[in-house]
Formats: sequence, C-alpha cells, structure tokens
Amino acid sequence: MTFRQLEYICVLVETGSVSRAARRLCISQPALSRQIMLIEQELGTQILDRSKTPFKLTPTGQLYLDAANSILETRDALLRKIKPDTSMEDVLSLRAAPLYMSTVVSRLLARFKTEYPQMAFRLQETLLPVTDDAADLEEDITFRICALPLPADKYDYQPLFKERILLAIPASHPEAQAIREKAGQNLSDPTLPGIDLAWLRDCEFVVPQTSVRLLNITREMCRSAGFEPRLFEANSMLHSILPLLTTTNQVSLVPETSYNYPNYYLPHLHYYTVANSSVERTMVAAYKKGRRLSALERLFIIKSQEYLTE
Amino acid sequence: MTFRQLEYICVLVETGSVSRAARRLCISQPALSRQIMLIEQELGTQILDRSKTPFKLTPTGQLYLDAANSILETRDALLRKIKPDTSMEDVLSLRAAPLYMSTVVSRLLARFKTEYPQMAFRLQETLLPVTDDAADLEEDITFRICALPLPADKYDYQPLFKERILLAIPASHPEAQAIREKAGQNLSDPTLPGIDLAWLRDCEFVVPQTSVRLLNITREMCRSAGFEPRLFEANSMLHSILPLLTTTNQVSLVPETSYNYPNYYLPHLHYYTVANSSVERTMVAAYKKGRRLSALERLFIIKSQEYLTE
DNA sequence: TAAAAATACTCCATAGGTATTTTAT
DNA sequence: ATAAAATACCTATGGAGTATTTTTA
Repeated sequence: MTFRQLEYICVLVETGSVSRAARRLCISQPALSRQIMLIEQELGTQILDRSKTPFKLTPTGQLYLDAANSILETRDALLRKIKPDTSMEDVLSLRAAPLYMSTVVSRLLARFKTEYPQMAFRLQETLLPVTDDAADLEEDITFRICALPLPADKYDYQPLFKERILLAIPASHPEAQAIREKAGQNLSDPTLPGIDLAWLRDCEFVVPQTSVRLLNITREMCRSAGFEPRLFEANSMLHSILPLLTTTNQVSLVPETSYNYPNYYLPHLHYYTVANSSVERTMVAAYKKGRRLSALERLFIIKSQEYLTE
Repeated sequence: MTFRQLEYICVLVETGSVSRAARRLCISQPALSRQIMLIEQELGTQILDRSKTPFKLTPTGQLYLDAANSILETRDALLRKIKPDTSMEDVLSLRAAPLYMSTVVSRLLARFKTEYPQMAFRLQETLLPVTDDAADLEEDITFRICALPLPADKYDYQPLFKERILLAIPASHPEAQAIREKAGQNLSDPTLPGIDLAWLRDCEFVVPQTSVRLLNITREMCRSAGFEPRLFEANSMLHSILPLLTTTNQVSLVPETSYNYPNYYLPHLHYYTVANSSVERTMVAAYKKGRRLSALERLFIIKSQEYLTE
C-alpha cells in the first residue's frame, strides 16, 4: 500500500474510468491499470467489478476508498499543521518565451486567479531555447512552457495546445493586394485564407534574432516551398518586430498565438495559413524528466488544457 | 511521505536511537538515517533534536509521530477487515537442514508458540545445500535457516547465531584416553577442552553423505592441521551417524548445535574444540535478495536473535 | 577513543513509459 | 468498429547496501 495508490483510487472513483483517471493523474493508462492490479494483488481481492463498463466498486473497494480518504485527510491535516506557509509550497514557477508569457500564460493566470486563488505563480521570461539550457538550469522551476520537440532524455511534458505557423504580411506591402486575391479558402479554418509560400520567394523574412527555433522553422517552410528565404534577423522580439513590418515591407512567419491574442494581433497586418505545410507546433508544459507531478501541478495542467481548448 | 517512513519513525521513537531502530527494522543504519533526513527535507523542519544523544523529538516530530500512528492504525484496521484470514498471512515458512530443524528451530517455535501465538509456521526439512538450489526454488518460503556463506547475488540474510565446529570422538575409541589427557584448557570456553586435530591424523572421519558443506569443512580443517583426512561418507544423517560412532571407532567433526541440544548430544561421546581453528559458522535466516521483510518477519528475526543469545 | 550518525558511492527492484493486443459495447 | 483496459517489454528513479568519514559522549 502506497500513498500514491490511495490517491490513484480516489481519482479513479471520481472520474469513473481508468483512462480518464490516468489523464487526470498525468500518467499513462497502463501505469494506472498496473497499480490497480497491484492493489488487488496485495489485498487478495478485486476492488473493481469489471463485469460492466463503467466499472463499479466492490464492497472491498468501498472499504478501501473510505480508508484512503481517511488516511489522505490525516496526512494533509498534518502537512497543513507543519507547513501553514502553504503559500510557499503552492507556488508554481513558470518559464516561457515573452510571446507566450504575455498571451497564453497571462490569460491562464487570470483565470486561475479567480477559480483557484490558492495557486500562486512565479514567472520568468526567457529568451533561451530549451535546447540551449542545461537541464539543471530548469530544476528551480516547475514548468517551462515551450514547443515540441524537446530533448527526450531531459524533459517530460504534458501537452497544452497546438498552434500553426502563420504568414504575417503588412497590408501596405507591395505584394499584399496580389496575394489577397490569389489566397484560397482554407478548408480547415474558414477564418483564415491560405497561401502558397512560393508566392513570397522574393520577400525578406524577418525573424527575431533570439528565436533560433523560429529561424529554423522559417527556413524549413520556405525550403519545402521550393526556395531559400532571404532572412533578416531583427535585434528585437516579436512584439516589436510586427509593428515595424509596415515600414520595412518585410514579411514574417509567426506562431498563431500572435494572431489569436489582442496584444499581439495587428489589424494592419494580413495573416494567412500556409498551404501544403502541416507545420503545427505542440506547445507543452515541460518539466524535469522523471519528476512526479504534485496534485496542484496536475491541477494546473488539467485546467490549462481545458481552458486552452474551450 | 511513505508508509515505510511512518513505520520507521514509530520504531525509531520506540528504540530511541537510529542504530538500534535500524537493527530492529533489519535495515542498515545509513538507510534509516537517509529516510529520516528525507522526511525532514519534505517537511522543511527537523523532526529530531540531535543536540544531545539520545535525541529528542521536536514538537513537529511529535505531530508527525501522532499522525503516523493514526495512519498506520487506519491501514491496519482496513487490512484486518479485508483479510480476516490473517492466519494465512502470518504463516512464516522455514526451510532448514534436519539437524537445525529438530534443535534450533523447534526450540524457537516452542518459545514463539507461547509468546507470539499469532505466529504460525510451515516447516520444510531439506538436505540440499543452499548453493545447489536455484534461488527461485526458495521463493515460496519465508526464510531458510542455514550457514554462511551464501551466494551474495541471490540471498540476503539476517544473522541468528554463531557456532563452532567440534570434534566428536566416542569414549570407547582407542585414542580417546590419550587425547583426553593431552587436551588443553580452551581459553574462550572453559567447558570444552581443546585438541590439535593433527593428533587424529590416522582416524577415519565420518561425514553425512548429503552434507557437502560439512564434508568441505572437515577436509579443510584437517588440511590446515597438516594432513589429508580419511573420509567416510555415511549414507545417513548426523542424527543416525553419531550413535554409530561408538561401534565403528570413527570420529566426526560436527556443528556445535549437535552438542548443545539434548536430542543430539550423546554422553558416551567426547566433544572437543579444535585448537588453531577459528572455524565458526554464522547461522542466518536467509531470504530472496532484495525482499523487504514484513513487520512479522522482522519480529521473528529479532526475537530469534534474542532467544538464541540468551 | 569508541560508539553513533552522516556522507559517498554502487546496485537493483519497481513505477512509469511506449507499443501492442485483447476485451467489451 | 471503436474505445477502454490489459499485457509485454524497456527505462530510469529511488531505496538500500557497503565503505568511510565525521561527530559526540
């Protein structure tokens, strides 16, 4: 019998299914299945009646659940007594690039502030891509909000949302009108028309100098559209680059997030999806490989996923 | 927080010292030290006041202890409810050679029967030395009572007692009188005189055919006394061999246990310690490598050690 | 100075992951 | 047919061991 198993059973009963519980617990379904079987093996009895789905607790299972609640309550009471400075413990520290910090993260935090006021946050903007960091630099934070892929040997992660890479072109750009006329309906997203990057083979693409990953994405997308892009590595962040596009007649491939959030979206830019490009980034909450998430950390993940897919 | 840690703290407080508690728990002292430190790290506070030895519980430590008792009691109540057939679970199955089964083990069991009647035993005599067994043959039993050394990769063990190897010679043996006169006082044990094995270089040494280990011990002790023994491998067990020594004028090197317990001790044999031989076997309770002992199993070990050193 | 506790390492059992098969609706 | 659960296999963390150093009575 382990505390972990007791927690698992509580969540299992709350959710009513092994798969759902596993998702809530941020572990895989087989991992949860096995723990349930280990419990039953230890007790020598079934705790779940699996004859129907959804399962039912057996009488033994009910006894187990009651004891679990009692034990976990005793433990939590002890921890509350010993660490009344729970505020210190409930701090989730997040690291993210400025774009995401000022959009996704700040929206999440506003939401958590009203619905889970006990959750406190410590935020750190970083310009360093995750691949440049020694993993031990990340030991002091709870999650890093970033895009896949990650070095699999250093990070585990939970997915938060997916986003596309869009083309941003100033309305005043010489090509803007021609492109708008050629742009086709995007099947998957009627709100954004799609273009072929090849139309922009002569344009200059701006990339924030600090964003190695965006640089690579830009280069790869253009190459798969059949040309080598002219790149301009701007010495500033996306937040500053986008307003300047108008004056420099450049274009930029930007994460969809900068289109979806008003503090980045600029009405005098035209945004397009890129045809024949399935570039879709999965944004995740990454953490040190092998670390087990606390109940609060799991709550943050689950709720963030909910909020971001609404 | 783990159930293990809670149990550790309870025993720690009962015994009042880390070393003693480790011994009671059948784990090493560093292992226990580390668990205590992990608890303190998790709580962010000391639970032991180490300024003096013996230590004292801090107020936090007292809270922790109270919660531990409460939690463990809830768990045990649950297990009692779910497994009232505790009898099945409290069975310790022991395997031992006939000599030890009929002496040491049976004496222990008589004692446990009165003092810990809830402990039930299942016994198996075996003639196979531990080295001949595949370790998985031992998976079905709790402990095997046997002598060191053991294959370190397959067994863990707890020591029970030490015994010497004695020479048994029938009083009617032609050399018996001469040897008795030459035998010297044994410093470490005034009750048994000591002899030099070399005096017996012409005798025939009986060894039970099935006891490979005793065979090797006999051979090695004689060799280190400077001669190669004439060996007779009897087709029976020590229990039958010893009474026959009288009629065959042979001698035998036997475990001290056969001298200490009345159902093996024979008054018409003379027993001697062997000078210049520090052959002392450590008898242990061996179990599958890495297995964690249950509370009951630990109780058996601790009490057996007590009983056998009284 | 000798016993107790802490520290440094090494090892392995086990929880968890991925891939896959089986079951049940 | 499809979603849920079980099974197989692999990997990595953490708990325990041994050896050693540090502390304290």
